Amino acid sequence: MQPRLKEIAKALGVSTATVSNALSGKGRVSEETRKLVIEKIREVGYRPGGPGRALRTGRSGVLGLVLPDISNPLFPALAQAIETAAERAGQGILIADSHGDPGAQSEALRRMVQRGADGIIIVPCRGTQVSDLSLPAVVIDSAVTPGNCVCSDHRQGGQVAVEYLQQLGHRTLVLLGQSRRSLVQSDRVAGMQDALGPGLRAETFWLEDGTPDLAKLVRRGATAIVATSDLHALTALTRLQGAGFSVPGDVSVLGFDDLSFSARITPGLTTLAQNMPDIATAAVEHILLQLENAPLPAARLVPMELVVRGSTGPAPAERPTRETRPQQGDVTT
Amino acid sequence: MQPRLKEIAKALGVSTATVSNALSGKGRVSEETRKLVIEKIREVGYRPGGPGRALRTGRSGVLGLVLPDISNPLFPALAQAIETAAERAGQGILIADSHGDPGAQSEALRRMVQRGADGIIIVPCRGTQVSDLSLPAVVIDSAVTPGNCVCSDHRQGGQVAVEYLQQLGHRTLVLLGQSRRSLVQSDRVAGMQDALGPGLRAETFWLEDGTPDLAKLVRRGATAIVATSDLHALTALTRLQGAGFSVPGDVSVLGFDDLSFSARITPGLTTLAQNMPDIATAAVEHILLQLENAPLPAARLVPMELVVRGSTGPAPAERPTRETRPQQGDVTT
DNA sequence: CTGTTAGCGCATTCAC
DNA sequence: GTGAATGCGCTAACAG
Repeated sequence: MQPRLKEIAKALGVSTATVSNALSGKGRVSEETRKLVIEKIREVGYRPGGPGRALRTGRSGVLGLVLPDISNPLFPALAQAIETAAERAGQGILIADSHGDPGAQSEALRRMVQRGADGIIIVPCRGTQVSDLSLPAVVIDSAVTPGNCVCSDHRQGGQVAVEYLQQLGHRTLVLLGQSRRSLVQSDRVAGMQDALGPGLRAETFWLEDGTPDLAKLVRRGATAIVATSDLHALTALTRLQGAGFSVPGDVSVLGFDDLSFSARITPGLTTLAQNMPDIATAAVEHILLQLENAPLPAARLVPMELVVRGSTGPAPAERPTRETRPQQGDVTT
Repeated sequence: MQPRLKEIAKALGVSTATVSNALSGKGRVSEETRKLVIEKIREVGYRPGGPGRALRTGRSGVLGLVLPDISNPLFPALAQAIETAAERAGQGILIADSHGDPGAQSEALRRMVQRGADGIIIVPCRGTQVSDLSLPAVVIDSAVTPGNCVCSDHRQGGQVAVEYLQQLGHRTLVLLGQSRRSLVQSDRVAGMQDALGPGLRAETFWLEDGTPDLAKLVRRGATAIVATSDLHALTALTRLQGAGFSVPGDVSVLGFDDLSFSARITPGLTTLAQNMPDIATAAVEHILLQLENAPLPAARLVPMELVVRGSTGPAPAERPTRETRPQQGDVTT
């Protein structure tokens, strides 16, 4: 059995209130008794119990983290960063998975409230509007989400990606997204398109429509593939390598999010990484400020960072793209 | 403000206990008042609050999940499975990251206790013995861990891997591990070595000692690489492909854990997958049984499952391995 | 059979 | 400077 406040008090012949005061430093306690209390606390290894404190103060010291899909490979970095930031602030993290389902998401939010979470960090399902819940909340998503929001500047990330490729001399790009409905992905693609200067052409494909024949696109003159996720960049890279292309000799490949494997493949995947520690810190801080009714900073946009590895290089010297262009028709593999 | 029992009771002119009884069905309540209560509950959307209940019953409905490294790519599948299993049992999940540090791990465990977790699921740091804490616990690790343990049968997984390659006609294997100190990895390697029959040779490398020159090993006659993690298998695969080898034409590659990317590369990575749903279900069930003081099942070993994809195939027809063997000495890259 | 009182552990009044 | 009383929300044990 864990020692409780009452035991400490009895052992010292004082009241529970005195012990509580000695620990919190709120009520006035003589230096002498305080020392006695501190020592006893250490001796028996007392730690104030959560439920009692939560009931009394209305704060549980726990934050809810609601995600659309824990198994998403981007999650580990985010969860770790948030756990670390929360821990630093003395808060625990209660996780829930909405499985991409808006109904499950609402239910998860309700459970968080019920469990006594002090606030909620939510990465919403696609197309979901987080309606006002009765708790401080912060959304990690795309900047177009209204309200309290902390997120990467996906658009700027897209711009940086394209500018970088342009500097390397690339003139014909292939942009690869998964789903138009993903705010994050469409932001990234929009950023890329923003950065298309004169002389820079890009063709955009959404994998939800079907898989483009990358080998053919490269043969026709594309010299770089930009995918909105390292996962798709990896698929592209291994497929192109398997088809006999050299990366980055024949074609450069660039991804997003710096997933766990991106540094470990050959060649390493150049990518735009999210600054998870910054995002997590901002998100946690945002919740804590709300709890204190402090003035809130505006929605925060965290810049993405280019991580250059081996999968990108200078555009290949002018190759004979003209003569190979009028080849056979589309054969989607 | 969330409605509390007191409000319901006052609105109905009964005591809070009656409302509680009506909801739990424990104490006997007249059918009539029960109906009234149920209706009111629905009307105001009441849900019993966690902290109060936790204080009274001593159960918080929350399980702690302590991991050595959340950013490990194996984590998403495990966390998702555990969250799902816990949710099904009406339990929430509080996560903590020990960052591979035994001290941080003990601290994380203490915090879980303090926060009122009902039990703890722990994936321990390497070389850590989980000393008796004051809570029901279950360890997910290697089978050699004494005490309450649920885990994959890593040894059997290793055996299956090698047997499968043997059936494909492979005779010379390269076994790739990261660290000898990892119980999981050494179990897997041990299983592989168990399965080495006559006529089957295998050389084992630990990456902590340095990176072997896989290309050279293949040139000398190895026809299959087995890595104890898909992450290393991926590294091997892309490196070999980059060096001009065909996978699986020249060399087969096999990994463990079926990580997120394994199905998405070309060729798909053949792997031994952990049955996360089974592990998670068993772990959660194990904790709940402990809470009810029910008889505990013995430590449970969950079989691993071979997932065949494109990275493995029949051993190449006899190639001239002899003449290349007496080459220059080992040059570890 | 029904409904009420008591108290879980803690922090906070307010007397002393 | 210290301690007894109070109540946070809930339910197990008890009285009606």
